Amino acid sequence: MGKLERHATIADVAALAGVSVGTASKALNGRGSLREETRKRVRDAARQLSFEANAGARSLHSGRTYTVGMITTDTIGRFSIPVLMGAEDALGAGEMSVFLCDGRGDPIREQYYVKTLLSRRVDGIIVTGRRTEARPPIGVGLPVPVVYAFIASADPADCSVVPDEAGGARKAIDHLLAIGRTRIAHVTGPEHHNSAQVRAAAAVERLAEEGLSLAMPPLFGGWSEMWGRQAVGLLLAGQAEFDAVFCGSDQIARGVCDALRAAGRRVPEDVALVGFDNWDVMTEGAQPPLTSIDMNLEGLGRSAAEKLLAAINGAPSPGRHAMPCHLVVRESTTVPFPPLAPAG
Amino acid sequence: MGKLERHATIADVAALAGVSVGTASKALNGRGSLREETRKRVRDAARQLSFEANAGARSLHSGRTYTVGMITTDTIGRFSIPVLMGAEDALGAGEMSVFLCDGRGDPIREQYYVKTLLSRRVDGIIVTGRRTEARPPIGVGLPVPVVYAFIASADPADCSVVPDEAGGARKAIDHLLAIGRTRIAHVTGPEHHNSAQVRAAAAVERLAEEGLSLAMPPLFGGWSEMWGRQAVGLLLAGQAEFDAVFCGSDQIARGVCDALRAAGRRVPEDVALVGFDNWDVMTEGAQPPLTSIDMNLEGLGRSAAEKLLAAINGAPSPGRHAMPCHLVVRESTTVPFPPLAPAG
DNA sequence: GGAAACTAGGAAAACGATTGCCGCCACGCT
DNA sequence: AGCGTGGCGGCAATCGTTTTCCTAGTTTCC
Repeated sequence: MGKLERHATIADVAALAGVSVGTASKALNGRGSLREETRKRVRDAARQLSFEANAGARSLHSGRTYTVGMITTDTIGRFSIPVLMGAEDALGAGEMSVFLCDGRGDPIREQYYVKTLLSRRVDGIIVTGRRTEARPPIGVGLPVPVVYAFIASADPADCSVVPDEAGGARKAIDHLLAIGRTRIAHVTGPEHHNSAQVRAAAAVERLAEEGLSLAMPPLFGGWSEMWGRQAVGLLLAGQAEFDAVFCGSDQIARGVCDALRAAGRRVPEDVALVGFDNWDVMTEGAQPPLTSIDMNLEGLGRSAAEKLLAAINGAPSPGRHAMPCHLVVRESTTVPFPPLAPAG
Repeated sequence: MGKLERHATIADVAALAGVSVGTASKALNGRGSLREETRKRVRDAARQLSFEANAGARSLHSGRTYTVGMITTDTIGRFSIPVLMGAEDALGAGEMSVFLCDGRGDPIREQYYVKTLLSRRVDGIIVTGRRTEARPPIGVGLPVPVVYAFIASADPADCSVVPDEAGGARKAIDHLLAIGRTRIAHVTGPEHHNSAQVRAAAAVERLAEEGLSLAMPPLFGGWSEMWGRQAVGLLLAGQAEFDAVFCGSDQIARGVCDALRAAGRRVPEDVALVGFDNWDVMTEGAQPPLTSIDMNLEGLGRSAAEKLLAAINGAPSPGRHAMPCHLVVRESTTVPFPPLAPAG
């Protein structure tokens, strides 16, 4: 086993075992009728040569490559990673390998990658990435199934797996109501961003169901800590009282948290705080740690991969599939020593 | 171009163009001697059928797959991503596709992936990921070149591309010295982590060159903000004065920053702060924004990919290659309105 | 006008693996 | 002794492309 040996072919194995290539193939794949002794001889030869069947040659027959492509539309980021990992996980279990393509939001690059993937005869394609809204389909009439994960395709007939952001926002409000907060403010990302819109609308709607409304209109800005800090200035300058802030992201929440503390408001005693994304770096780094909404991106990636596998096997699931988000409670909404309930 | 068409083969193209497959191949690849009119006819037929040559079949011939495998040893994380992107970038330019494999630090999974990649006849393999120290080689006598990126192989003969962390630490100290700080503390990650060791040792060494030493022995802990905050408690409790803290990571630096401010020390006036990693989320989120050491991971990934391409083309670069880090200056080491130098 | 020199394109052999079909051999049965 | 049968394995086609070799037809030049 020296350095840089040539790959052994099945012909080498057959020769070493003293059989024909056909027989060698059958022996290794458990096909045909062969004596156990023959099979063993072939297997030993294969091991001795560290033979690994050439997947390309094999797929020439089967028509399957056991390979899928994954295209990230924007640059690989904090949101794509978990999706990507979940998908890689689910596909790996199905013995499939993943081609990674970084589209960088450039349609030219993207089309180039689609071509490349098709020429490599991938069995399917997963498209992921973050965008302000649904994206145009990556192609029409493609010869392989496509699943959009995290980001949705603009064509409602395409299979898209997305988080139920509205549901997540409702859970955030539910939680704040459950701990007795009713004067809730909302600080979130840019107004033109679909996520900001959807989450804000869902929060307003959920409050309306209880006959309530936001303490003041939603504050749209950026997704950053900086904006969270600035927003606190606006909140405090306004005349409205508030006992909770629901934030569109954990970064915003952390900014809000820091600024509130700097302004002498205690979290969560005076103001409870809920973020969005459940990004550990932010939720754990904040003081106190932040309650947040988790979109379960890894599960989403896994689910997208499973749908893709199903589609490859002839059972597509067209349409948009919303996956539930869930609430993760931390100290930003739980008073350290809650007052005891009055004895019944 | 209906939904889910079959892939066209070169035989289809040849038939449509009224030539033999051999001729079609030549026409599409610019080989042989053909009339321009014939080439055009074939190209048109190919376009009409959206023909893309089957890469698997093609590589059967050429022996090359124009594909490389990328294995992350630990889970895909904040450090692997930029490396991965840089590599993907450099390889994409060379028309190569990337197989992504998430090893999760599990040697079994890793070996499984190596086998899979070899059976797919990748032209080379890049190994990346974070570890506390150098990792055992992924295999010996593999039939394809391997390059280790960010993490080094324990075998010094293997090609490893790593950041020059010691150099980075020296630059951090240089900078602090340049702004006149001499009583420097060092807060960093776990003592058993190679990066923590190397950076601390380099800092000590650089100070020694100026006849100085750390204000107190390095404080080893975790890589988290929490540890940064705790460490400030230790720093303040100690009897030693300090006017700067060099931190082993940006997260630690941020924790230190927050705790110092809470304790009434001004950054950078009373204490200057330098982090490590130049992770925008931390450096920009902190108040004030943090000066930090950038390991240029994307460049590192790119460089690793280039070395791999060279190795594939028969020009390997064995050994360990250290890539320079650089300093990024922000407000945590620059007084907003620096005193004017006395007029010459 | 005939041979040499091109030119354009076809036929077929690879590449590596799988698989259906077929042949050969050793039995067993009549 | 002859035939049928079943167990083992070999042969060859096949997948899609590339590439080498070769042939038929057209020039060119003497």
